[in-house]
Amino acid sequence: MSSSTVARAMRLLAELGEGERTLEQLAAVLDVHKTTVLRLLRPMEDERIVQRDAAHRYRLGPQLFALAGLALEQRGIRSVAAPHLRELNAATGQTVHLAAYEGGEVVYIDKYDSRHPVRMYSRIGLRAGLHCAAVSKVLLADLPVTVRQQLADKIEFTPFTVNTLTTPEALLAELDTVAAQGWAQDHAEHESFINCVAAPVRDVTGRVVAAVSLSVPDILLPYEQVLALLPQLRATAAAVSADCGLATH
Amino acid sequence: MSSSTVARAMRLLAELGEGERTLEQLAAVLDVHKTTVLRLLRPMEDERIVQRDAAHRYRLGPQLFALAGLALEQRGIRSVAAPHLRELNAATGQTVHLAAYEGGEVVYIDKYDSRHPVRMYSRIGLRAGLHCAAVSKVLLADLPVTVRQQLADKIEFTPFTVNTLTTPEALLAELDTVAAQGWAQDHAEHESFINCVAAPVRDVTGRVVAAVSLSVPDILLPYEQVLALLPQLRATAAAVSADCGLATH
DNA sequence: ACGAGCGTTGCGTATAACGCAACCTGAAGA
DNA sequence: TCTTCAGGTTGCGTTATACGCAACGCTCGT
Repeated sequence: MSSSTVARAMRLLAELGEGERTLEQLAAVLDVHKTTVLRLLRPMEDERIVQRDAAHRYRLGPQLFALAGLALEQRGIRSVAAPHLRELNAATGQTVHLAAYEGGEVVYIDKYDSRHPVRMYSRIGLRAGLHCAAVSKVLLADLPVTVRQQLADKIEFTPFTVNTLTTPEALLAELDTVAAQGWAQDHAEHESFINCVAAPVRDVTGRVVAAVSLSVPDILLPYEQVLALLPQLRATAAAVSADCGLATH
Repeated sequence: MSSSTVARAMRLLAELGEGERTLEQLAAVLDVHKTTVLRLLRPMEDERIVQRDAAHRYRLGPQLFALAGLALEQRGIRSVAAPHLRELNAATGQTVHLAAYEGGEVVYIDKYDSRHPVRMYSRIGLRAGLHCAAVSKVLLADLPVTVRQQLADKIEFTPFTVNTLTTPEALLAELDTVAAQGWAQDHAEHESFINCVAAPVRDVTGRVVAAVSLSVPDILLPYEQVLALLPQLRATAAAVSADCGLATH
């Protein structure tokens, strides 16, 4: 048993998500009398969940923004992403990272370990190398160009491997590529035997709020096959973005 | 007459906005039987407006983010203004707000945080104080005089600081000034340590459809230097207005 | 000024939301 | 392992209340 009245109210919200509607349009969608719709809408209007303009057309209201903001604060990107990361981890069997840019650094927020017994020393809360980690490239690529340049000048370009980018120019060029293609790689730039790919998570405003990555030792999969995981990775990142409120249609 | 069932459902959403709740907690808040709460929540859970974890604790769900995102998209001014607001935020480093007048209230539609680590508690979807916020003054100043007067009588003139306007007469006089000069200020009228300036965004018909504001803690910039940001602010508002004219025709 | 279209209100009826109490489930303790 | 207890879940009778209908009102457009 569940409340059909509330179910109708939810259907109204979904319908209003498509665009502004008049009372009678909504009544037609629910296949009920317009009186009914009016009385369903009234409490929602009181709470500013829906609004009506001068022409009595209904639309979604500002209280929805407020609620969504509260919900995100409560849960954080981490818990929103968690089920999707778990799924990606299960599907690929590889190490999955979630990272965010916070005050000049890139921090790992969450991690799901590979099923294979290959140790990785990353840990939640640790900082990722700004010039080598795939997640860093994704996150930096969304920053304004001026900020990128300032950051690039401050970075210490520790040459972890022969592939590590060692100059601000090389990094900035790479970031342009990443911004254009919508994903990033780390081709043995931090560890000579590990390749990574990363994709951005965006919120409603379109801003990149986090990055998801797959890290794979080349004894498990050669570089080319890591790139073959890109579709799955990007699908995961898109799913997390969707749960953050990014419209998918 | 309106549906008390839906009203209860809305109260549930508001309560869940405060944090995770158990079934019985919610029942206590609504002062109804827990069975009732269960049946109210079920349709919302079906639509993923609320979610429950393994321990049967309810929280706001991802569909809420999706709806909020759709609602923001429906507000066309937001996406038109976004690039300009981002630019103003980057150029000044200060907190930028976009607000609109909707049905008797002023609502924040968008926000770009200051780079400086000074917390502001405003949030997208919240209402701005009609008698103190700079954006409110800009938006109210464009209303017909009769509407202004009706509104001024309804406002509760909460005296947030010593500078807060406390009478309808003072507000109406201020609105005349704002209408004449084309911008508004909030000189520590809401928070004793924050000054704001706001400028109007107009559509082709010349009507004010939104307001852009800068909010600056006086530890960062004293009042006089906030006023010095006015040209940049007005340029941004003018650019958004121009895009509104192009976009709508 | 008039009519059409849409939103709003009052009211009677039938639905379905409500509270109650019994039942289930899962966790903690002895 | 069995017991207990604290939640959540289900079935059912009652009555509140959500619903549809029809009449009314408001605002445009002609």
